[in-house]
Amino acid sequence: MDINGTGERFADGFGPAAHTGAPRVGHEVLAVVFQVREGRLCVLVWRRGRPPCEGLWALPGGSLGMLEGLGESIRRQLAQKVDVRDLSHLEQLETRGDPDRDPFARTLATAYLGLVPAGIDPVVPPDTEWCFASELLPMAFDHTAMVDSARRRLRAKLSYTNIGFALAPPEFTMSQLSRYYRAALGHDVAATNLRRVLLRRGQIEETGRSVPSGRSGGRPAALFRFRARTLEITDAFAVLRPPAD
Amino acid sequence: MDINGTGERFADGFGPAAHTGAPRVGHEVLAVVFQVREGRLCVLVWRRGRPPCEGLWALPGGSLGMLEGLGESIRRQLAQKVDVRDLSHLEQLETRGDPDRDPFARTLATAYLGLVPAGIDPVVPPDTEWCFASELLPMAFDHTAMVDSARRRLRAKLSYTNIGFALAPPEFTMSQLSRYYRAALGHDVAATNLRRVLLRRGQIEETGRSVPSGRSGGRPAALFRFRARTLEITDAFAVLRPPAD
DNA sequence: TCAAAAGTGTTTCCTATACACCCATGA
DNA sequence: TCATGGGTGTATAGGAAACACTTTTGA
Repeated sequence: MDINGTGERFADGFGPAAHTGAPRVGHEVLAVVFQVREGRLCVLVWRRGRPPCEGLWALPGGSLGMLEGLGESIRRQLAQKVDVRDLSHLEQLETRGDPDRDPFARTLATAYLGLVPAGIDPVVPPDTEWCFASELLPMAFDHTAMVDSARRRLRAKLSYTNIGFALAPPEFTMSQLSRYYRAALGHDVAATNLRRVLLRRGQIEETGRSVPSGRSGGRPAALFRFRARTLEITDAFAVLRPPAD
Repeated sequence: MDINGTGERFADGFGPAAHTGAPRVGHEVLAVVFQVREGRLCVLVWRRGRPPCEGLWALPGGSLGMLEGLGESIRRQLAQKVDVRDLSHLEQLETRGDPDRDPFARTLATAYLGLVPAGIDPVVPPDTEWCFASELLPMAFDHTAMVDSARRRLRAKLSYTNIGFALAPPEFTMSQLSRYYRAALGHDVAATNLRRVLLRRGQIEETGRSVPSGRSGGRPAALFRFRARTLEITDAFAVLRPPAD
């Protein structure tokens, strides 16, 4: 049990590693940034210009600074490096630390899920692009796994939280909203049912205004907005919920 | 956008930090290990014997080794330090990296959720204890937040995965199982409905055997087992599910 | 024969989906 | 007035919770 023979079972880890001269590893923070563009879910990626993994797509991000927190770091790097400042949502996904995830050096990476609302168009650098999530080419390091995690997370949260607020612009019609949902979920979403589900759950409300119909006619569409623009769990317990009384 | 003036927007982070002399921080791996004991949800904690946070409870774990992965590391440390080798489930929870989470040095910590099935009793060291999760005293660093995350994660997954397999022994009666669920969820769970939900979802099956009734009589209880002992999502889409056809 | 514990049948409720139908508009 | 897209009404289905009732045992 005391394999170090120090007489102190926690000597190598408690408190912080620094107290005991434990090895230190590089730490980077990355983001899977999604936006619905042209009716499809897109990921923000950039093309690596140097080894390792030269020429492959990679997630934006970089080294954690000594004085910043993880979330703070990824916000800074997205703003500075790819000029993305309009994140409607940001949450931590996972940390990967396989010893050989980077062939050159031991590095840990914490991945975040970031969302940009539809309709805005951040000016990104020339080596950076919005890639259709469904047509993503092989990526550098373990970045493909991170994108997969992010897609699963987004998909799951669309069904039990109000996370749609982060995909949609401030105001939208139900048919627009259903297209954002379809892009993120990967299957058709009927606007008529989406409306009832989100209204029942109190996620959205009518603004009172409406959008004139286009040149092909049709009834004007009512404008809606999300009631909250921070993440809320709106459908907590599908099952095994606490007793009614 | 290029605040470093290097002409390379990703210079400080791509590839790994090591390439560019980026700062390195200590990294530790911790675990929130739950087990149902005496019908209540318990957390494995140890009492710190030295500063910082001397005398407070802390989560088991320690520094990440240079050659090991994160999950590998926490498994090793739980086995070596607190002699816990019978984890029925282990999953990553979150990574915390507030610059001042540890007053002595910059340290990141990745927390895991670990589960030990009811009925076994690992021999833990004298400074280590199973603490009722509902009566947890203030903990060192940000460990209280980690325990809270773990409880929320377990609670949520009980409702849409088969994670009960990790709380229960290999075979159990329905009333036993309902007690494990009650301990983890914090409210009553009727054995009769739990049975139907888990059978319908194909999570559990009858072994064919039963347990003789006690001295106070009663009908013998059938023994069940989980059909899988790895995590499966059994109730994916409560809503917005793909069209039927 | 009674108490205790397990298990079944049945009712009720809630929510989501599907789909037919009605409404408002432009050409 | 017709095509078009938005919105409502209604039927259906499924799952879960609640609870009364039945079964199987020990004393």
